Amino acid sequence: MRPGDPEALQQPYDPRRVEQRWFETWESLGVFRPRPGQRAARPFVISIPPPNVTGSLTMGHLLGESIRDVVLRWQRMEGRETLYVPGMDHAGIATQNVVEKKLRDEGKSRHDLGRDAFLREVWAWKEQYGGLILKQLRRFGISADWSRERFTLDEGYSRAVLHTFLKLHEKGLVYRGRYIVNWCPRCHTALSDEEVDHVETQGSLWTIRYPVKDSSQSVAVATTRPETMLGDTAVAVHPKDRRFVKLVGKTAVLPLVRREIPIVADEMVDPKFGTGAVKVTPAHDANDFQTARRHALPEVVVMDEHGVMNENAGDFRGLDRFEARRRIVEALRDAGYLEKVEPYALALGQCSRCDTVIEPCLSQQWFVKMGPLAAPAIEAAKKGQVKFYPQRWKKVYLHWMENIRDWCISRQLWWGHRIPVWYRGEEMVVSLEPPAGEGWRQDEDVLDTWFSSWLWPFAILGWPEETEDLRRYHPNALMVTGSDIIFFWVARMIMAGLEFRGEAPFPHVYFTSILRDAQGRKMSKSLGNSPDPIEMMETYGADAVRFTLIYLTPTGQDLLFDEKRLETGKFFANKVWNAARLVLMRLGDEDLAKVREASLRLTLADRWILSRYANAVKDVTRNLKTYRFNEAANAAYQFAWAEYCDWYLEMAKPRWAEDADPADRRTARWVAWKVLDGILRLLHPFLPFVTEEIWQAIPHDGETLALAAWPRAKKGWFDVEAERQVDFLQELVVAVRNLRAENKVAPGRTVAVVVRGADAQLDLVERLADQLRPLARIESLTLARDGSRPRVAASAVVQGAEVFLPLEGLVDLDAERERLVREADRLLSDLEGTRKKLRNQDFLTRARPDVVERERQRLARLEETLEKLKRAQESLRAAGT
RNA sequence: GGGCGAAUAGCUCAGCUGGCAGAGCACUUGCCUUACACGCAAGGGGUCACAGGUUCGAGCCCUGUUUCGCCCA
Repeated sequence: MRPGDPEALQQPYDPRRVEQRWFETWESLGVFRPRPGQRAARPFVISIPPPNVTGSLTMGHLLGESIRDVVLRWQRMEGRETLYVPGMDHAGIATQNVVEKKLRDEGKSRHDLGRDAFLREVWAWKEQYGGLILKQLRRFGISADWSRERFTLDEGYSRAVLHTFLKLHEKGLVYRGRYIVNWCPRCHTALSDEEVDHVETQGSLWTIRYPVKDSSQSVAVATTRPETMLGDTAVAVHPKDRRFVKLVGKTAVLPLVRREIPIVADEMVDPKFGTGAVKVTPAHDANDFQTARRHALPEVVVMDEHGVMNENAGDFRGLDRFEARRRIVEALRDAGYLEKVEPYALALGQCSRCDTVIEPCLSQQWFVKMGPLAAPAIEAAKKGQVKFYPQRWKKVYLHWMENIRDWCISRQLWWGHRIPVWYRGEEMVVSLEPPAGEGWRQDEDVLDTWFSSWLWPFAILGWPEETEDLRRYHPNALMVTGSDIIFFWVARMIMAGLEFRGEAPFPHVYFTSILRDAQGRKMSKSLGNSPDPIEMMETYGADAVRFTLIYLTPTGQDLLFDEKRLETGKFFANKVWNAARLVLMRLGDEDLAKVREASLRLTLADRWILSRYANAVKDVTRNLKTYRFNEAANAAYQFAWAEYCDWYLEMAKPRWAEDADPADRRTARWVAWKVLDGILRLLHPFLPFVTEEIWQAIPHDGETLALAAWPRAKKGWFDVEAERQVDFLQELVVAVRNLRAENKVAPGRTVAVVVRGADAQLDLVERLADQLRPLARIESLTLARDGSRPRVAASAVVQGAEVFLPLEGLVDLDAERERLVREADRLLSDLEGTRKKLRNQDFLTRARPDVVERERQRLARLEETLEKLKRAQESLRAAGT
């Protein structure tokens, strides 16, 4: 056992002096590397949801990291082998955007540089600025194995990504084709459906009249995107719509461009939308594309990749799509084709990276056929091989999986995994290397970033090689992440795990809260409403930040976060710190290692705190096991502060005095130390730095608290009787304090107290008298064993016992009388409720017997208390003024 | 349009199996009591959104309504 160092803890606690130092120590001790567990259990593995290489830390990251690290540190202390693999993804679009912007500021474009030179630029940028988040996470104290950091564009990882493409292609699950995709005219790339945000927007619905050829009739269609009319190749109506039956088969003439287009009947037309007739623009709308396929209609593309009208747009060529919209509407109006314009609310698709309005557009892309991948992923969730916390996310997951659509995975970017496909004329070869022979040209596009990160849980372990790591650490134990990436990532990871490893990559998924600001807005970089995490750590300490986030975060609910709340964690760290100072100062030179618990004569207070401690251990552990992190933090907080500090330490103080009985002093020292040690262990996952600093300063065994054993609740420490008894004594103390306060007894003044009650109660008071006196500033404590009571006194009833504060000269009698009346009123209304319940025959016969019994006892207690209050009132009345 | 969630103290939120509503912050009063003023003690504060229902008993279960938020189309 290493002795304590009373000089070590200086007041107040200053995290800045402590945190960095311990992180370095942990690293040098190899605490964060997996070490074979003492228990047979499987290694406990978590992989980081890889943050974006361009990103910087947000409070949202910190919440997720705090939770992961709490679980990791807890499991490590439980003796399990733990591994947390950190890393980042290459964030194709975001990163390319950043570097292109930098080039633009220098007056250049990526095309000026060419592909290779541009990529060298990006790598250079990544080396210089990338990975900030991971550095910040080290500052935060995250116990990841930093020697294993992975990046989705690392060589090995890239091999895994390309291998995946090949595998899926072999199985026929990767295919190339011309379909409508989400096109971002600013990023110049296709996006997956998940990368499009639908934003409720106030737009317009334009109704346009298309003349019917060789007739005076016309058919009106409604659209929210009038500029696409230039690409219309049909008008469609519902076959059963009587309004239009006679038009089907006729030809409409497209205004402005005078192209002749057929009027077709199609089941998919919703007769209730707009006029009931719709324009069909196969090259610019996903539904219309399907309609066109059914009717063998031609496809006319009218825009280029910038969202500028192309040669098919006639007079409107060269106009930006929105300018074209204005001009076309104008032209239609001038020519009399515009029937009406109505305000119309629509969910407008926007690029999730740059908020540009998405243009659905016909384009040649690579896709993954998702149906076959989804089927096992649906099974896995249904059979419980993957469980979600909170459970309701399972529904969301299943709904998405069951309605899954094919995944567009090609991106018209340079930064990413280049698609391993080679072309020569009509020939196409899928292969990692260029095929033999001349003239092969590699596909220009790269793969969606998520096509690499869905492999994360096993690609970080060396897959597709059958490495030792892979065998040992896959599947992971738990995935902790935000629900905002449930489809992007979690769902796809599960599919990838099942497809490539034959098992789910983790059995449990825990979704964290989403952090919002005090006004309820999601924290985001663009709003600038996320406090700077590093500044928060500097101001409050990393411990305080993580403790507070966990303490506050409701399971499955969004968290409205206000910086000031961080005080909760800061003050708590300081409280524990000071409790430790007190204990340390009073430990003396006792060698606690030699103390055998059995040799100690535990007092009631000792038995009580050990019992409460055992309960706290049970509570914290149970809440961690069930992922109720806020409850776990709460239980530890409550025990440490409200029980250990507020009561036990106060009751121990007299026993530590110079003139106290040496054996008892030793006992109080041992118990205080033992429980403090346990508190530090319980708190370590939440407050790693301050607990380590304290633990090192008190007598302890071992090199670091991070590797100390998680506490177990000793069976023998549970002591219901001791809890009951101390409960009584606490109420007694509170009653005296209350009488003092109500009667305006000066705080410094000590008082005489008389207690009257059952023998057992008086015995209890007697046993703890020395410790009770300072708690309520009692000068003399009289046990009225003869049943006598002071004539003039303020009084209160505690569990049937009476407490008297003799008033001689102390007190305002009127105030005390008033107080007694208030007290009696409160009791009476309680009493009435209970009586009513007990008069109810149904209650007596149908409620559980123990509930009825409890009510009976309650009634008896209330009556007794009221009785005693009345006597007190009489006695005061008799005393006059 | 479909789905999910929320509504509890002034604020932010707990409340797990139905048995007389809790915490932190804020507020009031008093205290620098030799660990801690980042603290201590005492206190005030509630129509558990609304309306029905089930039950001996509902913050909790059921139905409906309102408001707010999120996801999907």
